[in-house]
Amino acid sequence: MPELPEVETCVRYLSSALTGDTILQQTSFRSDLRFPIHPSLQNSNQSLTIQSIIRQHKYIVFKTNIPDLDFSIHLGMSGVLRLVPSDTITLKKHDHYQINFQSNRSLILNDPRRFGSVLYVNQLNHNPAPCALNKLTSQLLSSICNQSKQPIKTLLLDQKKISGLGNIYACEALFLSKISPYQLANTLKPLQLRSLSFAIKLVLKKAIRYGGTSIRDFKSPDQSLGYFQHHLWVYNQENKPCRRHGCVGQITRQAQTGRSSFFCATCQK
DNA sequence: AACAATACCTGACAGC
DNA sequence: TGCTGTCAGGTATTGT
Repeated sequence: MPELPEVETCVRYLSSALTGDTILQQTSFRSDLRFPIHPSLQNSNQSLTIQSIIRQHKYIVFKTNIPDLDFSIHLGMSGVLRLVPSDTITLKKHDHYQINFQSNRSLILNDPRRFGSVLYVNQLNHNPAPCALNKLTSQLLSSICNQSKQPIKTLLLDQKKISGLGNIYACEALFLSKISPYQLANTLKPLQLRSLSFAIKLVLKKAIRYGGTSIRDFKSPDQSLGYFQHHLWVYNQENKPCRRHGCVGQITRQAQTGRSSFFCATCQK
């Protein structure tokens, strides 16, 4: 489910809803998510005041009045958060973690595939990769690409090189910049690099504006759906005509390093 | 050191 | 209806 725009959508909602609120209790219903939830984090009554909620790469980071206890949530592939009044909670299948707030609201993490995580911030590995939304410049992209013989699509998905893109937005950005997912990164020309750098930021900003992409199950913590799935050019558009003005091609889907690449072979060269 | 393959999990869906 | 196989938006780990 969640790539950068979906995480950003969650963070913006949670930040405005929960900044200044105080955590009364954190409870895990099962601790075997992607990584074990630290024993002192789960089932803790430590009172923590939320000072801010920010996005670090694809992690939702809760900054508190006790920085050593700052923690993060990663949504993995199928994680969904919901913020609900504490007195009306009905727990659902795959609810794994609950945070109760003084304001009588609870934040609940539901994650069927359990690829998500709840970790202290100091358990996170430092990732120096530039954020695709905020830190990626054409020059940076150029130097990252010059060092890699991977296909550009594969490189875009590598969070250690550039953080934030997943399969949807990598496909969309390559379409916008008319670049084939198979072109080797170190063969991109300066014009292509500028175009791609621009396209990445454009598609992410637009997706955030539409509240993310809800293809299967993405929801904001207020349960609302994103709308960007209606604006996708190639992702999930297999066999549809290419919508680029003047192009008569068709969107194809091909497996590339284990992931589906959607693109128009006619205009993405 | 860079890269590809694998593994972690459940659910939805297509085809039989 | 129920079985089987395939696929899913992420990423750490393992092997080459």
